Amino acid sequence: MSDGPDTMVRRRRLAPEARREQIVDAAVCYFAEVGLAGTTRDLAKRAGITQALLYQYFRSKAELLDAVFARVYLDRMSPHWPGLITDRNRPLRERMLTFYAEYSGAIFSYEWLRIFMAAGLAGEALNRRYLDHVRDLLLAPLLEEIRFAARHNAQPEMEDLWNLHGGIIYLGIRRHIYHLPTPDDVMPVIERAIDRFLGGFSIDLPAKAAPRSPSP
Amino acid sequence: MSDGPDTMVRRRRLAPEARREQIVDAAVCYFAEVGLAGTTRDLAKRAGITQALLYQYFRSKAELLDAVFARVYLDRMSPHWPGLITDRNRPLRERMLTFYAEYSGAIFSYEWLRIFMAAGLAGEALNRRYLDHVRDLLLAPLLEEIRFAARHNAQPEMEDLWNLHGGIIYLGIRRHIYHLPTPDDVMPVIERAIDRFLGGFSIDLPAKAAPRSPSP
DNA sequence: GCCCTAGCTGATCATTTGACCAATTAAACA
DNA sequence: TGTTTAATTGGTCAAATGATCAGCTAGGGC
Repeated sequence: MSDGPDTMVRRRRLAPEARREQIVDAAVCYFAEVGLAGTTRDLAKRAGITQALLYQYFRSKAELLDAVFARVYLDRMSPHWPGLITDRNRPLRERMLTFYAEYSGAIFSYEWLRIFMAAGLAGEALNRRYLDHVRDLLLAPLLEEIRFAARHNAQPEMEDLWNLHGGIIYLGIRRHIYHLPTPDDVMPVIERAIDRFLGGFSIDLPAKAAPRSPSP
Repeated sequence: MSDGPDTMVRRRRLAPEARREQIVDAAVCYFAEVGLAGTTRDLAKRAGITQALLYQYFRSKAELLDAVFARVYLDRMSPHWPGLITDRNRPLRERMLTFYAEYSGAIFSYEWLRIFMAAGLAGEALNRRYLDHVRDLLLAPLLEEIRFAARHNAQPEMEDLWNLHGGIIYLGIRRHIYHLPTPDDVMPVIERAIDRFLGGFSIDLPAKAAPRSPSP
């Protein structure tokens, strides 16, 4: 910031921190596109540096990939989601809509979904840890909230919530893994899915979403 | 048939057809496990043959992978599904349950899901073609059926059906890609998902689908 | 303007990997 | 049983790839 922008562009030598950041940025983009089997040479070429320089900052390709995973997952899990989900001052439906709007906004990115899927195929432990977090910190509390709202009716199970979750995630998979056309705005689809879900457990919806038969 | 089983095991030289089959079988298993970047040498070792022999049957690794794709996709798409889906002599719910029981039974396999996902990440054209078939031959007719059944109520869109489909597929993804625990029998989960879906469009369900009583 | 630290590069090594071929040998056939 | 055919193999090549290191040089400090 103190340097002029041209200075930033022209200088070939960067401070270690900045260079490392730049490498990880390029690596995230590169490995998301070509897969985790991409080569260090191609990555270096794309980053505009020599392949040898990568090994100045990372001891091995595996360590570089660890940095990529960390970067991709970092800050994708907002710490305020658990609080949002359990805030009974707001209607449950509104909480779920807000949560999935933010959640899909956070992870429906080309880089995140592709690297996450590639890591899953590669058997990376990070995947399971991440999904354990999703289950324990997000879906489990959400299940409690839904059960409370439906306390006089049928009770959902965790598998039902995974089903809702998966249907939403599949939108991102279709878009970024399979490269299929998807709606620009995913929220209407998500909103209808949430309404069907809540309706399935006889949880009252706002007047606008009432194509269902009136219940006594 | 005419040869005893021990003869089959002992003989080192196989007829080209049998050898080719055996190679493709081993390749499906191998690439599903280690990813499409697996090496021909490791594959040969696992198949109990020399690496050179692979090139007697396939001109290149890419051609071998094509055979793997063909094998994996072959006969996974039952030709009777479109007829099943549009058979209005049977209740819609029953058709959907039957279809998804057979469909999940066909594709919820370690090999199929992992190779399909790896092919998607690799940008293989086969993926999009397969999913185009799913959309055109299965989901589009199914959408018509649901719209007909809900003709006096709110009408689903194709995206809603993709949502249902994705929620179901996600079960297989959790199991085989992420290696997370999932129910042994997926049908109860699928059945509830279908019931929520149909209920969301005010399509009558059988009496048995009445809400269960709260925690027994 | 000069120095000297350290960010960076070119060259190189050891393996790995896809692909090929001449030589070998199992097995069908007479 | 002997002959023939082709399925199979060991050996090898060229290119690709992860990793290393001595040396060059940009650029901040004096």
